[in-house]
Amino acid sequence: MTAQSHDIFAALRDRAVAALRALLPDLPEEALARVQMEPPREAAHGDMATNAALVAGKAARQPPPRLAAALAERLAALPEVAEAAPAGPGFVNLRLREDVLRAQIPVILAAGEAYGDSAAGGGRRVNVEYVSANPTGPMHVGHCRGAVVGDALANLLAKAGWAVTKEYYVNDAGAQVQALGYAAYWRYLQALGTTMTEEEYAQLIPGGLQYRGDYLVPVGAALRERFGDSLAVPDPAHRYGMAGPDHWLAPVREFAVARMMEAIREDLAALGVVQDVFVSEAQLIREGMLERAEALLAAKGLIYRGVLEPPKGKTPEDWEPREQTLFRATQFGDEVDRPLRKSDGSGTYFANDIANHLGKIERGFDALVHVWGADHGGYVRRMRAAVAALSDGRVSFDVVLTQIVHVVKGGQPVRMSKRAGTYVTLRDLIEEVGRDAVRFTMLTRKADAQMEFDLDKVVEQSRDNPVFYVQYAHARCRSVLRQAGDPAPAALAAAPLHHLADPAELTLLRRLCAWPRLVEAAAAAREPHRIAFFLHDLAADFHVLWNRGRDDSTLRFIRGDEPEATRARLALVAATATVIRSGLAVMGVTPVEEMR
RNA sequence: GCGCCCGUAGCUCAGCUGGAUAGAGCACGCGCCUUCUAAGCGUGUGGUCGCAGGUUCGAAUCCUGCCGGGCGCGCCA
Repeated sequence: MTAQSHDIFAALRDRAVAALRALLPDLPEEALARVQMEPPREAAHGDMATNAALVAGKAARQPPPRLAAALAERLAALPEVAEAAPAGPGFVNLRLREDVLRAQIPVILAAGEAYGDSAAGGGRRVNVEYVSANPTGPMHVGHCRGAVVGDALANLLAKAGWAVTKEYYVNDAGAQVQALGYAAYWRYLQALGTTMTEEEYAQLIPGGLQYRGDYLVPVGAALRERFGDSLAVPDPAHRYGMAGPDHWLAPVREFAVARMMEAIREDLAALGVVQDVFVSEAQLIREGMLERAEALLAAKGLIYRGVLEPPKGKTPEDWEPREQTLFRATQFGDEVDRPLRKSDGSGTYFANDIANHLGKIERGFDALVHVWGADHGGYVRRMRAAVAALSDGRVSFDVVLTQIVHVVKGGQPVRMSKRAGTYVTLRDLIEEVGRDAVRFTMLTRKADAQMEFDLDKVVEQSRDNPVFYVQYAHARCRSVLRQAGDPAPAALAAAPLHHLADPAELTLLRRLCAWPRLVEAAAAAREPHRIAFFLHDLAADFHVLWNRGRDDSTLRFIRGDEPEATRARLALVAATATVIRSGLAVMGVTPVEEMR
């Protein structure tokens, strides 16, 4: 059985398309491609509805209602279908034979967490780049959302049949990293026992002292251990003073970057994020990738020397027209052409990132996906233009933008001040509420919506807390199965499933059947948050069923007097637990066996 | 000034790339919870989908113009 056939919606869609072809042999393919089979909003409409007659009616110039009636007649004859009826402006509503739904339970149990895996990606290669925080300090909550969204999105694409590479682009070449070098050097001087004050030191260096957080103190100590006092000069006034930067800046910078990346990797690992590839901006430059990218664009006639117009309405005070090396981004949908070289001849950030993307393209990816903070939204078009230019439009380029997260505790916003070094680190957050709560909660909003992260709420054990609600459903499933002696999935798959006939049981079952379809839709839209909402709905269906057993003991999962019905229900419970685990795996959240 | 994102119930948000009578949680109203699986359950009220046009069988969804909020706007990354 192929992964595709796990999706009964896709299967019935194919049936509808076939029926449509039989009715209207001349129908163009693009009309057929628009045929959908989806769960209806109203349960009363049945199990599935298709718009086939609506989209075909237009192409064939026939009234959709009449076409719907003819289509319904054909679909009603299918073995899977109990009832098919035209409805509304031209829908066909289908009610499936309940056995078709029940037959998914053995499929789910056999597939395990792989249920919902799809072939939609066709094994194409996608590069998902996320986090990519500057290696200038520890991860804080601002990075966290991108990390979780990117990781879940990568998992989702993998589940949808893509060959995924998880990537981190290390910005280790720019001015920020230079500033890190100066800041680390300050901690080094301190480790040597200098009596210079921080302000005195700040006066000595270009741009002032930027990274004052004490996370660099251990780096200073490590530098001393590694280099002794060889990178400083004896100074009668302060015991040790600053040597000429040529002497020490490069090694200190590299040392500090390495330490920061080590810390970042540890923080990411604590969040359950492990990336496959770390691309160094500095190394790309050393390898001449920038020149190669530039030459490639030049060969296509996409680079020229020119002067840009000042931005309308907001001319910078120090604006003066300058001739620059420009990339013809406007040929690929951007508003203006973009500069590639700074006046000192080095590449702009954009140019370096073009080199980064050329690297990806050369590594053979079919699709490039990024997760960026919303403040980088203005950068999307030019990068898409560059990728289109470099790959001649062969490689797709998508960006998921994430909005800011406001951390709240006790109803009060938790302030972050990077300059003072007193921000909430990712590590703090994980220690406070746990990795699973962090990951789940970060996916309970659309990525581009602002989000409030309430430290009290995410650990609350109540229905209001989706993390708890979903975990509780899984724990309840496991509790039932343990009580029943943990029967093997294969044994449950053979259960007499016709005992599953209660409306609440069938509602839950329908939800389970919708999982493969949801995976494909969420992956296509690059929206991992849909998994969280699906699991919440699934958990609700399960809790409803559980609660009904309280009012009506004949609906309890385990009934001593009805061993056959019990086996059927255990199969349903096991399938539910399986789908929850399948979804949590995409989110990177560990399912719990019991609530404590 | 220009570009991008957003505007859905009192609040926080979904809405499956154009489908049928727009959903969920909280809050609020009512009922239930001494014994079963209650870190509660059920049920109800609540909407001019920012405004105004347009596209079509059909619009919260697409287009145009306003209003309001966020982000960005030549050598920061």
